[in-house]
Amino acid sequence: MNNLQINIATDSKLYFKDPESSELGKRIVEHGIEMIHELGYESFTFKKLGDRIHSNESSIYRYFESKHTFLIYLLNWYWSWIEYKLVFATTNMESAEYKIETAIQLLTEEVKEDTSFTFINEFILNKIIIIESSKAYHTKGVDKENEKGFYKTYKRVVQRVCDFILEVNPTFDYPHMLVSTIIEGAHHQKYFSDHLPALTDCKDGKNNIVRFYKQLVKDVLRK
Amino acid sequence: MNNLQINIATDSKLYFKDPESSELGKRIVEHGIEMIHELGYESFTFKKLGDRIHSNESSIYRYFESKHTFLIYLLNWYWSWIEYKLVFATTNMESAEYKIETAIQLLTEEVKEDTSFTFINEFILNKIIIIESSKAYHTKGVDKENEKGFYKTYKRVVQRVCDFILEVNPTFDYPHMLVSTIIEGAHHQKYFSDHLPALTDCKDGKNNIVRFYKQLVKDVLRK
DNA sequence: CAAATATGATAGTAATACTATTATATTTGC
DNA sequence: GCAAATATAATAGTATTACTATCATATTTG
Repeated sequence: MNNLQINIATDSKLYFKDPESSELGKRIVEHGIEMIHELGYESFTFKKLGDRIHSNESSIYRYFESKHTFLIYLLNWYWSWIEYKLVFATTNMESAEYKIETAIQLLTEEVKEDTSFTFINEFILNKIIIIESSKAYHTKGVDKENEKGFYKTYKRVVQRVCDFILEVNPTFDYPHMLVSTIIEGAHHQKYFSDHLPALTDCKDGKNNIVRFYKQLVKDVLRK
Repeated sequence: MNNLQINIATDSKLYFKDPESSELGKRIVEHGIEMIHELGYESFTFKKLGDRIHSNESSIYRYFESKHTFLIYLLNWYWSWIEYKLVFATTNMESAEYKIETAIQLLTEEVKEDTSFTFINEFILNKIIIIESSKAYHTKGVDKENEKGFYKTYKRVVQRVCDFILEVNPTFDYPHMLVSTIIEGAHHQKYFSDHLPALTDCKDGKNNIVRFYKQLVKDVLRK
């Protein structure tokens, strides 16, 4: 295990004031997650959030520059949390094959709430990631934001799983493609199974998603 | 070949007045595509488009209900065009394996302009699909829109490739997952190679994307 | 050539995504 | 315990957005 931040890392570039440093900040994050889930990113506003938490729009702007950076903050929190779970689940594990399987399981299964981080509901946050995260980077500002490190936690998770893959098959040419295809793919499949079922094969529940990607990895890495 | 519309099918639910029926309509679509590409979906407005084509915001609203349905119209045009190319490329082809390979090539390669449809620049339209299409269906209105058939051309393309897959391997359990994973995956990889290269493996150009997904399909379908 | 239809010009609306300013709490340091 | 610093709240204001509505003027068609 290397370079792991045990506390969920939040980059100070993503806020003016650390929301974890105050009660108000935590309420912003907690109820912000709820409201993005309820209303969708487009209809969510800091004004509505201010009303919900009996605070004020202007106070929220003192924590986050914009609704967009708030989303990026949530993405980074999410991926740091996944990284933490990934490292704990695979550490001390001998077999690289089994590390890969564990990683794919974690990245494709349905997320449950984790009571370790009280003010964040990971179950809902995961739904936001599935529905809204592509809106975070499909913007004209990606390149500048990428330079500032806005996507580094996601990249770090991908890299960790790549490392497992290269342990098993050091000559495999497309580890990053494989991992990002699986992560984004699993998000899409979960969304499709709820809203566009003709694009997926989930008759009963989402277990097929995990099965499909686990088998896919095995097939692709088989020599 | 069945159910193929040779003229690019546009569903009348997607507009008040068919943009292909008038000069103004065609200019709206032609320059609308250009401007979404230049400004990004968020910053694109019908007002700006009106100025660009020396017409009026209100005139554009007489063709399209909203910027959102305009996007959906473009998606459907795109997928109908891809369907047309797919059917032409695979018709009279004996081997199902080769039909699959042809399909994957078409769905993952870089798009070139097609001079058959003068007022639409497919090269630019493809870039819009890659960057903006997930914004079309990641909204609170998906379910209702799906009922109205807003996503049917996309689903039809997926189904056609599924049919090839089932020809080769009739017991394969996840054909839709495989196809939608590849389509969405290839879009992501193209975007990543331009903006978030750490998430992909494209050192020189995007040819690896085609290679990766072709190999993936072979590996997954191998018995 | 009149009637129908398409387009253009202008105005208006509620909401959005902020910024700025001022007032009022609350915390902290001495 | 109190002043100073800091955090939060309240209010107002701005340019823009995503439309709708109305009326005028072209253009097409029967």
